[in-house]
Amino acid sequence: MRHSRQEAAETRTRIVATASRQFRAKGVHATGLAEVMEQAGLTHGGFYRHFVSKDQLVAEALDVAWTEGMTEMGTDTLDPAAFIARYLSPQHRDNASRGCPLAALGSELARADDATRHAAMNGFAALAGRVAGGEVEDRHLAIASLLVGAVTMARIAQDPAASASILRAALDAATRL
Amino acid sequence: MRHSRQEAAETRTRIVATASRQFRAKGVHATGLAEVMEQAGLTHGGFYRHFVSKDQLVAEALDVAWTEGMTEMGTDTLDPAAFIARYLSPQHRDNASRGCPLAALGSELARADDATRHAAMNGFAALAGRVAGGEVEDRHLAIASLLVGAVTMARIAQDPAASASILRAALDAATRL
DNA sequence: TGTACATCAGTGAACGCGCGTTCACTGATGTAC
DNA sequence: TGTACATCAGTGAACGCGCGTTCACTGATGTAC
Repeated sequence: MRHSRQEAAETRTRIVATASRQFRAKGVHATGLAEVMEQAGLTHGGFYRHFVSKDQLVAEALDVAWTEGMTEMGTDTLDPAAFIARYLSPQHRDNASRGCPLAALGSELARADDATRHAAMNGFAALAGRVAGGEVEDRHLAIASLLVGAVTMARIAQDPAASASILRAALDAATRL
Repeated sequence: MRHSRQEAAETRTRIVATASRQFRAKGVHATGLAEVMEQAGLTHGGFYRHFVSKDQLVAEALDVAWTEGMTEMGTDTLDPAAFIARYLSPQHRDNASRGCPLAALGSELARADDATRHAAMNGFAALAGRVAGGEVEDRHLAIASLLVGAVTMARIAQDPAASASILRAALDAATRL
């Protein structure tokens, strides 16, 4: 049956938010639409009332991941040094589904369509901006790359000590840059 | 029909090498076994004469990617500074299928099984070793993370100038670290 | 304000397709005598 | 060295399954008069 426009808008927002978290937790390719819709409390047939394709959902989920990730981590009020420490924290490493989508999805994003890659680069620019605190210079691009690479590698490491070393080394290096 | 042991060993090597390149080009999840076997000149039914599962192939393909990537890029004879420049070159960025598997598959590896993640961390240790030239210190872990992150981001960027900026910024920063 | 009707959010079943994996079969290779 | 037989690398068809996408249908919402 038909639902009100407000309900429909809320449903759409809920689908994107759910997808955003699942994509970051399991990867884009490994997350099915039926799974996303079920988690959002819907049957999968209704998906195409809101989106033209999965690709569109991916791009929107990426956009939302940025604003959500920033506020969920409470990082929108931190100065650059504190932000970097938060980004390189074990909490961020251990909660990919709520964290930075570049660290969670990086290599998959390189093969995504134009809209998604565009959203990813907007996120990267925002990350560099948070690291800079003001105008973005080359070294802020390097620090942002370091953050993404370090959290990615820290998540691959199975040995907790090795994982912690990577985060610690990255924090030291980022401070010096 | 049965083939000789030597032929079988060569076939196995060929499958792993083919898979290694396809995984880096398209991602692990997005690459099917039938596709790998076809590229290796075989029908897909024979796969399980050589491997117990796709997961096993992934782990072996990662191992091979390291030795192959190192020799293909001609990087096994370079000093650390030259190696870093090569890693951060447009050539490496534009040839993921022959390059570093950590940059090509990073975020997917964080969700892989134990054997694959172990192989990935061996690769990361090797990368840090190449960057260090000698004993690996914390700052070499940071440089290795920076390299992986920068090439990953440079591959996401659609604007050639933005992509080049990331590589250049990373090279500057790596030199200073 | 009340009524008749068009819209469309969400359901549930179905589509073709490719996935990883299994299996009966083939015949050259390797081995036992 | 020659023969009989077991092994097994590779083929080709099939398995159940989940994927993204489509569609007929439902009935409350929104709109036109």
